[in-house]
Amino acid sequence: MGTVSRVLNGSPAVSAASKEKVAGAIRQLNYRPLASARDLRRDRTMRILALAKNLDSPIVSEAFRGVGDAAALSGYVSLIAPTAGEPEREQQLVDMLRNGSVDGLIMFSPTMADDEIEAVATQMSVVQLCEVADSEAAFGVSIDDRQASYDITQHLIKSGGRKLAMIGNRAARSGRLREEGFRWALAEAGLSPEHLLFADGDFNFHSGRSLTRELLGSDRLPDAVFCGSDTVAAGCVREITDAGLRVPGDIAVAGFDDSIQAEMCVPGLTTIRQPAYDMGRVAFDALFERMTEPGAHRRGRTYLPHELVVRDSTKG
Amino acid sequence: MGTVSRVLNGSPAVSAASKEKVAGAIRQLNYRPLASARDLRRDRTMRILALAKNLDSPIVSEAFRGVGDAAALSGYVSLIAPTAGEPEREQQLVDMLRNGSVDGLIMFSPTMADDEIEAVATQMSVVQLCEVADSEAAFGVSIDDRQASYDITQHLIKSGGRKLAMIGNRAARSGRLREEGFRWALAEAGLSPEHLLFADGDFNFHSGRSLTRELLGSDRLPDAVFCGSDTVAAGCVREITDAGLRVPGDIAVAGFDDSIQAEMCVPGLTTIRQPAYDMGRVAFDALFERMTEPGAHRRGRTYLPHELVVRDSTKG
DNA sequence: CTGTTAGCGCTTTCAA
DNA sequence: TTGAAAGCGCTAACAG
Repeated sequence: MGTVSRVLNGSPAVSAASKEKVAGAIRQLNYRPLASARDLRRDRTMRILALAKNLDSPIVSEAFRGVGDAAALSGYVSLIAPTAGEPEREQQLVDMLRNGSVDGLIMFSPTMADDEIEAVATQMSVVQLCEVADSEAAFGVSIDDRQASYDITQHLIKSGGRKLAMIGNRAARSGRLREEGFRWALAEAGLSPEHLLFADGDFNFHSGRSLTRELLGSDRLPDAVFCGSDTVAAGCVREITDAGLRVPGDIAVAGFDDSIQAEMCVPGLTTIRQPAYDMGRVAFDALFERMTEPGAHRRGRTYLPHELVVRDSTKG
Repeated sequence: MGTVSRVLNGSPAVSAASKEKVAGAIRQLNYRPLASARDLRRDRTMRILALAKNLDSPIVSEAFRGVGDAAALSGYVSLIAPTAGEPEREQQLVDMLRNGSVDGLIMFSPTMADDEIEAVATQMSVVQLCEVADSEAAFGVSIDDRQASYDITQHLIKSGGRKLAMIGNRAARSGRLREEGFRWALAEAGLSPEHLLFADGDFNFHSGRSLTRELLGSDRLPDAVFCGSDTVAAGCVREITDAGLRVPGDIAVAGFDDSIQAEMCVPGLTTIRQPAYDMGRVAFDALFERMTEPGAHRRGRTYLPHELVVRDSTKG
């Protein structure tokens, strides 16, 4: 029934009387147009999907809040799915883009190899968020992780750090860039890293503690530690404190993300603020452009500005 | 093309030769069957949706991990969407169930009134998780919040608490039950509450701090505080410590959830462990039953066992 | 302004 | 075992 459809979609070519009658019937029957039929006909869903390994990181939830708000402004629904770091599940979710279950995809922490991401991104609407493949063929939004790590490492050095350690995460793209920034700042200051420790699996409070335990057990004690996340830094601070040493008196500690944990930690953590919410919005806007302008395949990256937040954990 | 469809769906009524040929073509063309067409024809999507206000709570992400794992075992994809506490967005997402975008719905922290939930849940596949409406008409999975709060309050009393305060959250269904449990334990011990404070808006670290500041400013200082979440309890501990008082020496503090923050806090927080992951699994299993067995409309609740976890924050 | 109709891409029944 | 064809519920083009 054409008229019903017209009423549903707010077409102006309907008389007030018909509109009234149809609207009444719709209410009466509690009728909802079937999404699959409409999607099939229109060849779009007005839905997008955002993928991440886990949801328990403050950066993820904040970034996805930005995605969701921007999506809502453009009339899209944004759905979220965790991959649990399992390639099969990630594949299944990426297939939702391929088979038209959603119109666009935002990838936060992919397990896929860079060239697979590239392959999907060149054909369909994909935007990478925070964790961006090295290749410039696909498009991504992030901070300049290398520069940010350089900045905070330089701050540690300026605050008197001479024997620097880093607890990082080579499994993540951003983690590798952060290591580069760390090395860069050290090289520039004529220093060499005292320790470089990397989480094997999880990159969380517990691994922060156990890696710091290693650090403290070594014969070359650092005077400053740069951790790749606030959560890990919180574990690091806790382990140092429990060992009877003081932060920052004996060892200064810096984190990354400026999540609530940077504030909760005692002492408060010096860290890098990522504008996660805005990154999410920008990511959606880029995706929107890609979805709506047929030829638009943006490449490369957009960097959003980060900010060094100095708290007591490095006030030597 | 019937044969193609038969190959895609693994029908046995296909010759090996055809199967080979079709599979080859599918690979060659990188063909994926369009979801909307299949969903329309089959009248189901093999997708479910899980709603929550925010994603930044550890309980939410853990519970949804359970939902996702159980869903994957049954061949379902589980999607997640935050409502931001906005009724319109919640409506739009619930409409995804009504219009067949998904086959089932798990509601974590609804904004909707109980009777609206009831109305949807009696007609369609809905399961409530953690936050369950008072009405028994719909089905939900949770711990026994009232009993759990009774247990931890009783522990505070046994540990020497006489002047008890609570920082709660009347905006949430579980929050109201926790208040009941608190009052119940006090009444049984012949005590009356010293303070009952409630977060207006957010129920987080900052509100924990500011409500505790009120508490400390009053002329009747409590000797024990029960907080409705670990995050709030962490804020409470921090405020007490910053004021120069000791936890638990001067004031004992208890949290709720047994999230990572209970461990990160100094001193470690006594709290109630919710089996969030299992609750998620059980919720999906109930939803699955509802989706697959036509007449199955379960009512009432399933309670999963909670556990009192005692740490230093109450060791008087 | 409104009713009729074709057709989106898939699954499934029916014949062959 | 396979091809042909109907039809899921919707939208959009068309004719009236």
